[in-house]
Amino acid sequence: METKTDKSPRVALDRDTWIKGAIAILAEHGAERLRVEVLAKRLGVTKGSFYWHFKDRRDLQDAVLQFWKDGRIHDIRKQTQAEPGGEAAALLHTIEVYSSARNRKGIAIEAAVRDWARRDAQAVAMVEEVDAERLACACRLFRACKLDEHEAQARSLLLYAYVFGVSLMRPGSFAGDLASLRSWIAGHIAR
Amino acid sequence: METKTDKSPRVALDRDTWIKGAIAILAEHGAERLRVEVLAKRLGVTKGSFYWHFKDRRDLQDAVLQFWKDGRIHDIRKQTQAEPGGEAAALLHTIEVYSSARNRKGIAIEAAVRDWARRDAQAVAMVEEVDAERLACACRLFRACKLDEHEAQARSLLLYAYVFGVSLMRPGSFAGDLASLRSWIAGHIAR
DNA sequence: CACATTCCATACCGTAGCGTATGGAAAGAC
DNA sequence: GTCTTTCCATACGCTACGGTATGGAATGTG
Repeated sequence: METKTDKSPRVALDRDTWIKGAIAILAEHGAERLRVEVLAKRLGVTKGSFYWHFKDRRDLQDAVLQFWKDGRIHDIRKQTQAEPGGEAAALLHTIEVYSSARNRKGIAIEAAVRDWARRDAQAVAMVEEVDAERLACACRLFRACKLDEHEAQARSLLLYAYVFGVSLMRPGSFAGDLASLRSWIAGHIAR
Repeated sequence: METKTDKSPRVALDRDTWIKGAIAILAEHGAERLRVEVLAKRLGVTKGSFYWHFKDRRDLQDAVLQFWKDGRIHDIRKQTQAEPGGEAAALLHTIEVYSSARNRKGIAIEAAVRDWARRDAQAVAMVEEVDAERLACACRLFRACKLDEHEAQARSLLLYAYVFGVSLMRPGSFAGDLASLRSWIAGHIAR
């Protein structure tokens, strides 16, 4: 046929649609609540469709983890690429992007996957790959800023631990100006 | 019947025993898997017993959260008390204790509660109280080290965000000497 | 046209888990 | 002793969910 720009009924779902729906549930309710029938209802079909595209629930879970990992590795490489001389700015940019409140859904997915990794071997493997890539990217930037290997590694670890940690906290009414605190911290990490 | 050495028979469970068993499940499998019947089986009884001590599952969950909050607040106050002049050492001590690998179960519970707080209002309330108390305790130490209010707040936030974040990461084969990295970071935060 | 393939609905089975109703044993109260 | 309270077991109904089996409609293919 020609191009399938038709929006009429009978829009056959593909594997990616299922995966993206699964990630939405993951962000909202966590890995434990990622259920086949719930997801099917969300997509407006029944699980009869699901078991056409996936072998079982585990098959979907693995696909979700793979999809997440690929996206995160692609993203960190894009966020940390810098012109020569712009590495310091790239570091601040990275901190800002990953701890920003406007990245709420990404943070929710991140938290869900990491919690998932506490009980699932496959999730552990994906998280480790992502962490390794992120640390390597940050380390590369720090080294470009003339830091020695050890300090570059330490600052990279501090950077990512802080970013993930702050996304889990509820600073609530701790400080009047949370933004200025974060700004101070970003400067203190990136220097 | 004759020998009345009451040893094993009829060891009535109390509310605290249920709560502690629940926290063990929380640490191992997360809040979503904290189920009445599973917990009962773990304690060697049936759920008939559970519903004598608790109104329903929510009642247990609230009790668990309250128990956790009280313990964390008590603990942070104890860990951060310092002799005059020993505040800097107390800060390093706090970082070491809370990010230590020998605190594995405590970290697991912490992670489970924070993940829980992403979908449960009551858990959010408890986490916020604990965070506020911890930040206040750290801030007090930093101020005793002659830092101004703003920097004390910023360093406190950095300290706790880092500690929680690092407990979620899988540094894997990132660095040869992870311990020395952590030592560098602790010094950089506490300074 | 007949036919095959794709994609999904329906029906069904089995298990896990929440909450309730009720009985019963053990220990205390009298 | 009898009665009462405490604590737990058993049985039941209900919902949610994973996975399978099977039919059926839409679409493509000859």
